[in-house]
This record gives sequence, C-alpha cells and structure tokens, in this order.
Amino acid sequence: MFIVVSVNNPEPMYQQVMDQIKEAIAEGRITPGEQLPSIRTLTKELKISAITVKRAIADLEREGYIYARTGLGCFVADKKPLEIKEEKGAEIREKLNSLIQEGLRYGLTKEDVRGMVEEFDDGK
Amino acid sequence: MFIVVSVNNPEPMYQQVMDQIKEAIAEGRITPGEQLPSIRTLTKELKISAITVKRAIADLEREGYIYARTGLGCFVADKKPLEIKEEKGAEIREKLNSLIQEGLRYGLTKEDVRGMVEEFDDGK
Amino acid sequence: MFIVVSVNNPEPMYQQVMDQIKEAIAEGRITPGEQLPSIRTLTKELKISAITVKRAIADLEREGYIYARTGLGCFVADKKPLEIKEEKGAEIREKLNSLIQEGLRYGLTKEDVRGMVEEFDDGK
Amino acid sequence: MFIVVSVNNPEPMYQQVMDQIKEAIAEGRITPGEQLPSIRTLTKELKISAITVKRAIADLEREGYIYARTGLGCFVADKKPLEIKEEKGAEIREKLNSLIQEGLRYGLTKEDVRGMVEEFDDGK
DNA sequence: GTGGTCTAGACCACT
DNA sequence: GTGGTCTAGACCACC
Repeated sequence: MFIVVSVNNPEPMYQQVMDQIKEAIAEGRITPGEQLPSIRTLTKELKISAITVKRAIADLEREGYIYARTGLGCFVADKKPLEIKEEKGAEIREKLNSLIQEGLRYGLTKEDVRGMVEEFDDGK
Repeated sequence: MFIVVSVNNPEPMYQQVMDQIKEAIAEGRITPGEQLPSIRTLTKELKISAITVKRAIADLEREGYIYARTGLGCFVADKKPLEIKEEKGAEIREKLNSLIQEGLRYGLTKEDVRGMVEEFDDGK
Repeated sequence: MFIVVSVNNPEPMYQQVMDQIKEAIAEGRITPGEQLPSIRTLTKELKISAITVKRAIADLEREGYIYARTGLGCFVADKKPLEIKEEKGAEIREKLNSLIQEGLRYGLTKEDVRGMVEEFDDGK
Repeated sequence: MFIVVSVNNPEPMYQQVMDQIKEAIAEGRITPGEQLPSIRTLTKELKISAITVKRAIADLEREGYIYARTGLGCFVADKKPLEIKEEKGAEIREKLNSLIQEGLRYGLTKEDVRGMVEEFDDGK
C-alpha cells in the first residue's frame, strides 16, 4: 500500500498511519465505500505490530473517517474530502495561532510571521 | 517570581519554566549577569519538584541562556535579547514550515495559511 | 425477496436477515406453512455468504419462527403474529428498562424518558 | 475505589470502567480538578490488565471527561455534570427512538412503549 | 512514581 | 479470513 512508517519520526507510529490514511482520503486516492487493506495485511506490509495498526484503525473510526465491520473489513466512510480539508484547516489555524502567540511573547510581530509564510517555497 | 506553571497546560512543566525564563530574558525583565532565584526557592514558589526545576535550569544552561556557578547560583548569560529573538524566530519558522507542509498535503495553499495569519487578532 | 442487508448497518448481517424475516411473519407477508426461499437462493439474492444465511436460518429455527426439513426446505412455523408481537414486546420492554436504569444513574428521571417517547414522531 | 468490573457483564471491561467513572463525575462523587487513582493503582484494585485501564482512561480523555498528564496523573476535567447529563440524555434518546422504531415494525405503538415506561418501577 | 507507546500473542464473534 | 477485546510485559519521557 501507500503507507510508510518510521521509528525515527518522532510522531507515534499509529499517528503516522492515521495521517497517511487521512491524506489518502483527502486526496481521493481512496474513496468512500472502498475497502482498506485488512489489519493483518497492513501489519505485514508495514512490519509493525498488529496492535499498533488496530489502534490507528480504531482512532480513525472514532473520528469518522472509516468504519470497521467485524468479519468484513474496514471501509472508507462518507466523509467528504472537503470536510476533511476544513477540519484540518481548523486544526492548522489553531496551531498557527499559538505559534504566533509564542512569537509575540519574544518580540516578533504578526508581520514577521506573515513574511515567513511568504518566504515558504511551495514550488510555484 | 514571575513564573507560573499549570497542570492544565499540556506542555511539560520543565518546558513551561524554561519558556518563561527565556521570555523574561528576551523582554529584558532579567538582564545578563543578574542572578536567578535558587533552585530551592523556585521549587517552593512554583510548588513543583526540585528535579523538575533542576532540569529546566540544566537545559537553559545547555542552550546558553544562563550559566551556573556551584555554590553561588545561576546567572543570566550574555546572550542578547536580539539573539534570543532570532533563535526563537528560526524555531518558529521551522514549525511554521512543517505546518504549511501539512496543509499542502490536505489541499490547503500557502495563501490559505497567509490568510489565517492575517485574520489573527494581535490587538492592533 | 423482501430482504436487504447493508454493511452500513452496524448490526451483524445474520441478525439483519433474522429481523427482516421475523418482521415479514409478524406483518403476515409470509404465513405459517409457507416455504421460504432456499439458502442457496437467498445467498445469491443477498450477495452474502451461505454460512451467514445458514446461521440466520438456524437461529430462527431455534427460536421457533421456522422449521427446516432436509431435502425440502424451510417453512414458516405456526407461531402466530400475535405471539411474535408479544415476544418482541417483552424484548423491547427489557431493553427499555435497562435504558431507563442507565438514565437514572445520570440524573435523568422516568418522566424525562417518558417525555422523549412523547416527542417521538410516529407520523400520526 | 468505587469501581467494579465483571467478566460476566457483556460490556467490554474498559467500557465498564469508563461508565462508572462518568457516573461518578455526573453524580459529583469526584469533582473537576480532582486526581484519579493512578492507572497502576486501578490495575491492582480492579485486578485487570493495565492496558485495559489505560484504554478506558485514554477514551475518557478523548471524550473530554478527564485529562492525563504524564508524570503527574489523571484529573477530572471541567465538564459540568449538567453537560454530562445532557450528553447522556441525547444518547439515550437516540437509543430510545430506534427501540420505538423497532417496535413499530412489529405492530407496537408509541402508546405501548409509553405504557412500558409508566410501568417501570423507579421506587418512587 | 506517573502516563504514552509498542510488542507478541491469546480468545472471541462474525463472514 | 475479518475486526474487537484482553493479557503480560517492555521501554520511554516526565515528575
């Protein structure tokens, strides 16, 4: 599959799995109703413990991205990519705000931060 | 002193202490050469464990913000506020970039993020 | 036939099948002595595994709703719709009671629950 | 502590733990800011695996009932008992509705169900 | 001491 | 085969 996890990555492995599945849904690489590889399959492919995969799957289900059916497998839920984008947007906005807050406390201004965004190279 | 730590804050306590001392230096509330309260004093005032204070102090020393003289106490190093600001700026830029990266993966653009910065209310 | 099973429904498939057959009997859509479609037929129509259909059939027989004659097929038993209704009523009462119990533990009253029933829209 | 789990109870053990802690908060037996027994303590008292307790704690945190701080322990969050009551009320209403729905399909009426509620003995 | 993550492996219900 | 629950035990960061 399209997932890669690394122990070097400071993020917990189950989150790495979650994030990459969310991304795949957001990008439409996997679509609502589609079946995911089984936990056991993922376990083998990613070479990590079944429990870790299970945890990622369970959390994704709790967040509404997928639904799991015993005996059948896991399926992508009807959440629209747009919805996911908005959710992620809100999350990023929140992190951004606390980042700006932090900067302000050290004498940086909103403009400084905006400048940093401008200087970011998105390849365009 | 000027430090407050809280269990509600998800950041580790030793980081809360470090951040607030850094801020105090950045803002000039404490100046190079000035002596910090002793670990014992901080321990009592903040009502936290001595080991936690020690860790904060040790980390600050490793990062060059303060220096410790056994038997005398801890003193603010010669690092200039400007230097601190730049250091923090670099740190923020890095976090910002990975935040934008994350957004791009979910379909947000650099402009979306810049917009979020604009919308941030810094009270001006 | 009149049965639809869905993966979206969190209930086990064999239960979905059972429930719909029970309903059909309760409503008189199929009557005592009448023959049910064969397991093979159901398997094809519902596009589910034969083992799942078998389980539903076996459970229905155990509960007395139908009887199976090897080589001939399955037939609706003599259970009267009224009997089924009462059985279901008892089942619902039991679930209802534990639901109220649960509510009581969180500070809801019997009256709160009765109010919820009143507010239910049964289209009348 | 005030928690009892049983393997006989068809509910998963981690849910039994969760439910009883939610109840304790709803009833005000434990109050916001108060510290819960440590996972290890609960593990010993309940005689179940640490993982099972951890799962309950993690889920409670995700639902906003408590917050956990590494090295410090778990604390009751600021969620008001009223809020919990409402949340539970909505949950019960939903279950109730699908129970009524089920009844309707078997010929029971809304009034039948209301009668069942009336007949429930809440000791008053 | 605390919670957080990860592993290896068991048993169950469902398909 | 599938996912769901539970166990026993490891290692880590934090207090």
